[in-house]
Amino acid sequence: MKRTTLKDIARALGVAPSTVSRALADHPDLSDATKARVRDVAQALRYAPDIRARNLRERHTQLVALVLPEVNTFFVPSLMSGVNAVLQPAGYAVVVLPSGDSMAQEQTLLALCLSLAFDGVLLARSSETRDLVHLDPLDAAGLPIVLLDKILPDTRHSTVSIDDRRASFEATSYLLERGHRHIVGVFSDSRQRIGTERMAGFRDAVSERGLPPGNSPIVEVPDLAAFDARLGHALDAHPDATALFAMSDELLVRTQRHVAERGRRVPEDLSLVALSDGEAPYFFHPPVTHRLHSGAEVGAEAARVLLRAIGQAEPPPAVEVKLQTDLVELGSVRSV
Amino acid sequence: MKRTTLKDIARALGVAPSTVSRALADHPDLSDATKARVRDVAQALRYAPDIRARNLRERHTQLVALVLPEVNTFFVPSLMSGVNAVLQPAGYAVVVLPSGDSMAQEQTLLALCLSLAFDGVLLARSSETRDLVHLDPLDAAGLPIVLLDKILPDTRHSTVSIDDRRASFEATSYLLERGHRHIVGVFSDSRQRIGTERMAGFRDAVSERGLPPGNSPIVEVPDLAAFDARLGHALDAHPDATALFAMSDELLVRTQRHVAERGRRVPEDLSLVALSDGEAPYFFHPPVTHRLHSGAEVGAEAARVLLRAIGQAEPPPAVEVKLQTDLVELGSVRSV
DNA sequence: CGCGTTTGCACAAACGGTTGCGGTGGATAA
DNA sequence: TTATCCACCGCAACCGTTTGTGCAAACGCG
Repeated sequence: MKRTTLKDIARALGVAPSTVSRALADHPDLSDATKARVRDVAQALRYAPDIRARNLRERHTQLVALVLPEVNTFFVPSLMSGVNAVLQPAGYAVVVLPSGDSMAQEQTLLALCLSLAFDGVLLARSSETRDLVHLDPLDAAGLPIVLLDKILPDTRHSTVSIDDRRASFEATSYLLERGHRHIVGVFSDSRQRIGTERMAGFRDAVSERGLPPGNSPIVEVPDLAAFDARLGHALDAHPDATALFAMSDELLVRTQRHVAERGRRVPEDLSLVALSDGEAPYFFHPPVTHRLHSGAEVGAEAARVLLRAIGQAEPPPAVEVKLQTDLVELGSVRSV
Repeated sequence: MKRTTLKDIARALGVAPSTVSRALADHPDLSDATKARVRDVAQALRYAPDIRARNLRERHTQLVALVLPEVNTFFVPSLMSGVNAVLQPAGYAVVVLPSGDSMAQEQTLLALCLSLAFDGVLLARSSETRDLVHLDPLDAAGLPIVLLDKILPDTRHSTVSIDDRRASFEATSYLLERGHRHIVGVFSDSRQRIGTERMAGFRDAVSERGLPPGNSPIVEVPDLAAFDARLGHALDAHPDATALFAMSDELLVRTQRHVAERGRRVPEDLSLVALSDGEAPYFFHPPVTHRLHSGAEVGAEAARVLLRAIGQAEPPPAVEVKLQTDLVELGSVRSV
């Protein structure tokens, strides 16, 4: 079963393939009669153009790659929605390439992006990725790249991310302003930039008020498997903590159970604040006060930056977008 | 900034493009000396083959489309992981095409799949899709399609889905066996097959025991916006219900808050059972007893079925895979 | 030393489109 | 009647690969 091509139509009508091509493109050189005949046959033969062949000639693919560590539950769907919302109307399809959070795999995928001649690349680097030298071949080929979410500071590529440090600082300050002096901070791996940044914001807020860091212990969760043990231990070790800050939705949703297990009520016994995409806080009662960072907005903005770079002969100057977060006050915090 | 091609290498070395091609492919016809020279120059010029051009000749793309209504939080990431886990090692990349749950958009995307000459299509239909006539052009072109998750009964295409009715039946029976006689069932839209099937399983279980259907009210949630009002009303209207069944993770996570808001404790006042992908039940205390249906397994199995169909001259006979669910007993149910 | 075989490479066609250019035929104008 | 022009369409090249075939030089052999 072969697909029908221009030549099939041409043969059926006894005309040249170029005529069929022009007829379908509504070229002014052709008579309306011929156009109509071609269209009829194309319809009858269920002709669908092979866009790849066209693209080969026109040197573009209308395909953009989204390379990311993993397709997780909370952030990625939102991110993808944002990316698609911008790229789909612009005529681009998005190819999602998960790297398994492995540097080697990421490198392979990036090489694939080049070979498949994608028009642009959106990259959320793996946590193993320490530098950006594997982007050199893509740069040399003039393939636009935008780093998003999990970025590395870089002057050569545009980046779009959340102002992690600030967001974390604000969330922590919110608790401090309400009198909390003993806050448990729950963070992911400090080897990841996102973890260190958010930790830094947390520490900034605490030290800005001259409070002893020891009163605000940091729970570091290198991977989700270690979560239960780490958090349980921290909760038991700090019975006098009056508040808890979770740096992400992933952490927030897993935190709730441990709090409830220990009979700590929210917000009477423990106030809760999180950095969130805005969905998970409503899973709980009371709903969780959070600083809202929209993954969709990150994706959309990155897509817009990429779109501006695509099709430019010279790569436009790298921009650095830092998205701010908004406070959403719900019922999980009380003043002490 | 142009990418380097075979011809660039050929010109640099003063040989024919075909020689370069064969050298890179380690063809036996060439001398080792030539191969080495070609490889050196290719390296120096950072040559990356244009796979599209190769594919154009070899009539495949190593690209598979995943067309689905939306990239939601709970099911799709899991599904994608499963699909990728099977397809990536087999040398295929996955293009995710969200249809916005619109039939028209789905049709457009399917046409795009044909035009981009994807090697296969994984389709979770939109809820507007009532028949499969828009698959005809793809069938005619011999493009393999597998329907997954949100399927339509069809003898011409392979389908992979969860045995929704059975899963729902078993979950409900689990509650009934433990003495619950007044169960609130929370379901999504009954216009969707997934909703009707799961509803049917729920009703089967209730009527199998000769219980009056009125004691086990069904809350139907056409869209998430209507959720709060619908569920709140149902909870208030049935204060004597001793159990609640949520047909999906999406519904489960939104249910919890309403239960807690009304001061109903789990499982003392209300037992909870859900159909789940296995992540959300652990967000809560106590963790929620559920029947486990793995989205990853659905994706992986569909990918396997598709893989078998790709590259066959004749389409293999359509298979219908119905995945079963496993019971995971946690702490959210008590016997009455 | 002349023959046939092997070695090592170039040529050209093909994949399925697009497009510049050239050519034919009829109508129009001089 | 003939030169001119335009409407309409075909030829062929091109995008970057792969691959069947052809051909020259080098080689082996008697």
